[in-house]
Amino acid sequence: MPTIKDVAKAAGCSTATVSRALASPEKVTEATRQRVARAIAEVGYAPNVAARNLRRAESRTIVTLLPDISNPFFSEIINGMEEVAHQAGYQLLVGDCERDPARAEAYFSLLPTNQADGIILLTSDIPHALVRRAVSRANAPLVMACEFFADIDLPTVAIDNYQAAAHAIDYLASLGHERIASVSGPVGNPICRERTRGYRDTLAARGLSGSARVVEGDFGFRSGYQQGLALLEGTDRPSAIFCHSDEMAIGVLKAARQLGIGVPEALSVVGFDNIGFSEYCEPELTTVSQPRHEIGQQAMRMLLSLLAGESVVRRQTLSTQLIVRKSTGRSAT
Amino acid sequence: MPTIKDVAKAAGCSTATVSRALASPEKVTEATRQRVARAIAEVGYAPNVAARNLRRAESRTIVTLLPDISNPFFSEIINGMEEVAHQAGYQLLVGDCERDPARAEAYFSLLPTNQADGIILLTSDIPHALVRRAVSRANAPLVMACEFFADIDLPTVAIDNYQAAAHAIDYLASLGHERIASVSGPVGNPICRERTRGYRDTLAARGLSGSARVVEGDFGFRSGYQQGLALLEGTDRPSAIFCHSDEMAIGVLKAARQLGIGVPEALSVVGFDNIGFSEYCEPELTTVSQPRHEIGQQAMRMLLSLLAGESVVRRQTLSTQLIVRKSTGRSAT
DNA sequence: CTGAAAGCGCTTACAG
DNA sequence: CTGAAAGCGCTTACAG
Repeated sequence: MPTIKDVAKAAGCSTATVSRALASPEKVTEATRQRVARAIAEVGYAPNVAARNLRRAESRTIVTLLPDISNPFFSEIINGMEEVAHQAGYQLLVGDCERDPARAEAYFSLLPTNQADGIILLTSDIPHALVRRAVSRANAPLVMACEFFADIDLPTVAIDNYQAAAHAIDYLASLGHERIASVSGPVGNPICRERTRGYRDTLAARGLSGSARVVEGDFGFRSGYQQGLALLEGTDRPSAIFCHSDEMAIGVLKAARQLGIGVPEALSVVGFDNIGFSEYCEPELTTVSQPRHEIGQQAMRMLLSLLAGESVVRRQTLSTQLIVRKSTGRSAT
Repeated sequence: MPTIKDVAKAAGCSTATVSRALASPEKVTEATRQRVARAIAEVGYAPNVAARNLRRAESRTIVTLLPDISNPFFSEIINGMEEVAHQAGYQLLVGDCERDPARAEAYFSLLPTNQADGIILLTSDIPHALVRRAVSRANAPLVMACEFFADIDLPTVAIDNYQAAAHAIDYLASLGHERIASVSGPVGNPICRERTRGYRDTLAARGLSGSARVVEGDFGFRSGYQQGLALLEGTDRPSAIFCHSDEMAIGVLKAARQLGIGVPEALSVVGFDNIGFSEYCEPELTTVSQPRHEIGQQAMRMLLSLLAGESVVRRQTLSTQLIVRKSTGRSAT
């Protein structure tokens, strides 16, 4: 590959001038700029990024950490991040943590070695010590999206999980449901706690506290299916189930089908996330939709601002939408 | 961050020795190795990767290009790649091309600038010129997984698409089906052509050529749904439909449901890929399963061998499995 | 086995 | 506005 020297020779100037023509064209005369441009085309020059990064002590790479890449919930968020990152000349490295602390640690270690300029966390399920260490320097290039830590204050882009859950439960109650159960994500997860708070408070406001019932899943199909079976086979069967993910809701749908319980006639089910699949399951799923693309975009913008030393709104709350489809209906009782 | 100089000072040796203790410990005495190790721990040293990359003219980064990150089919493949890559000290950069030639070009340009050491293609839907240019040097660090080009010979890890389709059609025919339609992926796609060949040849072998019917989808839910409607509303309705993806099969399921056509009583449906969802749709989907994790692993191993200058088996064919679930049954006619 | 030294390809403070 | 020169943090051929 030709280097900046070759360009300088072809343009009849110094390497410093070539570098400037590239990095800060305004510091160079129009004529020079053009000669350099022609020389670059002539020799087929492309800058060596490793050299540039070494010199500038940056990597132009952003890492995003997520708990499970196979969850389609994340893909649209990643697309949003990528869009903004590429526009700004950054690359996105997608890191799948898979609940493995070692993996998370490996990705965090990219920060001090200048292999990554910043991290966007899409999971709170990583060692807090890791985050604390990274956060200790002021203006640490860390942003949280969708999730948050109960005990570490990070710039965050998310929805109002409390409100979103409250809204879903209100809707179910307005349909006449009085026994509304919930399949939560991991109960240690702060956003699940928020949703469960919204769930409980809304039931209480409706005088339905007595029937509150929360079981724990892991966001995946299987856990929804299993908890759905447990809930529906037991005595005092709920007439509606609010799930913290679409996958779990679809698992519940399968459980109901297997038990011969009609949805929505005998059971209403609400999911969370509005993944593509939710329109194609049977029946089509009523669900809480988050603006995933926008969350990704905003999180990346926030991180880029941090990197630029700009001050940022530390908490951005985007709005959700309850999408009513076919899995919910009036209570039969 | 401390540099190699700080370590050298702390260990009482030269930077060259520190470097060697790290890169080729066998070139250094045991005592030196230990002093260096202690010094590294003492000063908290971590190598600057940009500097190392610049010096070594490599990036230790592999790019994988895929057509659509939101397709869950790819996640398990990516996991397989990541696993092998990390073990070998490489990073995986996941590039979503979204049918945009400019994106593909941007990722390919990482190669000559040493920002990436190799590329694994999970899509054939990119400008061939790009691939040709990259392939022109001998032992180009390019590997194809799942897909292939009709006109460019690249080291490949894939299944036998012809056989897999033939197997599925054989199974359907053995169930008594005589009108078997197919919802193909993009017809320009070589793997779809292979599957369609397998489909046609098998029908012919059974004397069923007359009823062959192939419509085109794009692998997504919606196209399966639309083509399903078209196929099922028309005259001479098929009694079985073979789809080139699970998402399309699930779309067909929805179309059948909407038209009141029972599956599998009145219609059998076979998908392709065995995505997680295929177990949770109604009815559970019979599908062709590919060893996705293994495909990812093998593709990465192949690329790493190429990078090491080793010779590789240029065509690795992994086996598929027909997973029979509830969406297929004996023909009613 | 070890060290001095050159050099990977850039960028930038300094001088003019 | 432009150039000479130093230096980012490593690695490695060369000598000893």
